[in-house]
Amino acid sequence: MVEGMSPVKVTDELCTVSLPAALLGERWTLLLLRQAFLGTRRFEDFQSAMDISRSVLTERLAKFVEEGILSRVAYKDVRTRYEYRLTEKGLDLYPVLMALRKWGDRWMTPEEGPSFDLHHRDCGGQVDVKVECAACGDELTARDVRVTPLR
Amino acid sequence: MVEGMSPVKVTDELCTVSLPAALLGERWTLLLLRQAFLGTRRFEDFQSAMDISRSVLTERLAKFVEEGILSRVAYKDVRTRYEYRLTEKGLDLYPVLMALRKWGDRWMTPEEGPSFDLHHRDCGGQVDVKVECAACGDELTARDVRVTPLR
DNA sequence: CAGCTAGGGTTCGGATTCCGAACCTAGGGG
DNA sequence: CCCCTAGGTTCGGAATCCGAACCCTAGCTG
Repeated sequence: MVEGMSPVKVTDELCTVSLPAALLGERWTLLLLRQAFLGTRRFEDFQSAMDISRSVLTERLAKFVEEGILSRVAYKDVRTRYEYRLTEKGLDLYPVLMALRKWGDRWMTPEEGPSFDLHHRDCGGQVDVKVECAACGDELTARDVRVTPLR
Repeated sequence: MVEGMSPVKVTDELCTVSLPAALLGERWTLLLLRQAFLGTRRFEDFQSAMDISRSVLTERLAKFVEEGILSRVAYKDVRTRYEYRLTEKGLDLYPVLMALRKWGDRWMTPEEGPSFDLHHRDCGGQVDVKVECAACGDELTARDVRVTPLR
């Protein structure tokens, strides 16, 4: 991808990059997701943490539920309440957030450094994201990858 | 992150996830990026490939240039033209796109399969994205990671 | 050298979407 | 009974987005 490449023509609607990109590349969805990964589960908590309007929050949560990224489950507190929990499909978006973070760490760090630390629960090591070749294991950049249209 | 976690309170504006998330989580930006990685460089080509309105495309390209993700360079065709090229900062977003694609392949594949193939230029192997521990090398999921607020 | 063309934009009115604030509702507490 | 709380819904105004039309510059055409 990229170097010395004539623009590849691809059927947009069927592309597995653009489908998720269209879903996540919408105001609030990535931030909502981040918040969910930070452990937020209740409507009010999302609202106060993100400073989003209630009506839009309702919409975004509903779409995530519809997409199967969050599930809305009732539970008993002092009375029946609802919480939004990441499904397996939702949890599987973790690498996307980690890739964003890695980029943010390198290119958008505020002077004081990142505001939280992520580390391996078992050994305490830092979290890292890598693009690599499934066959030879080499780490890859955009320049090492070739695109072949299939249809 | 996630399992058995009480919601972590984090200074939003300084978070290295939410900063890029706010930038990329805006209509068209992720799709524009994908298009750039597919080799598109010229205004007209972006416009026809993405079906975005010209005024919004102008805005998005300008913001990417301002952010240093694309650079606008003049070149001579039959006469002076401009093209938008990914900078190093832009190229470094590759893992984000690859993470999206991996997720899309698993959870949003159209019946006919993905519309293009990505493979290592040298050995032909498939491209993969992994979240791993920088210390012990284990592959990590959201459940293996602990969050610690720093400020 | 008048006119045409192509790339890369800008401008504009109407349609969407977003926002903040107010309102609704069901169950529990005083 | 009346109020409180979590989780929404409704509403009018403000900000964005859209498509279509227009503009500007350089080179080619005759």
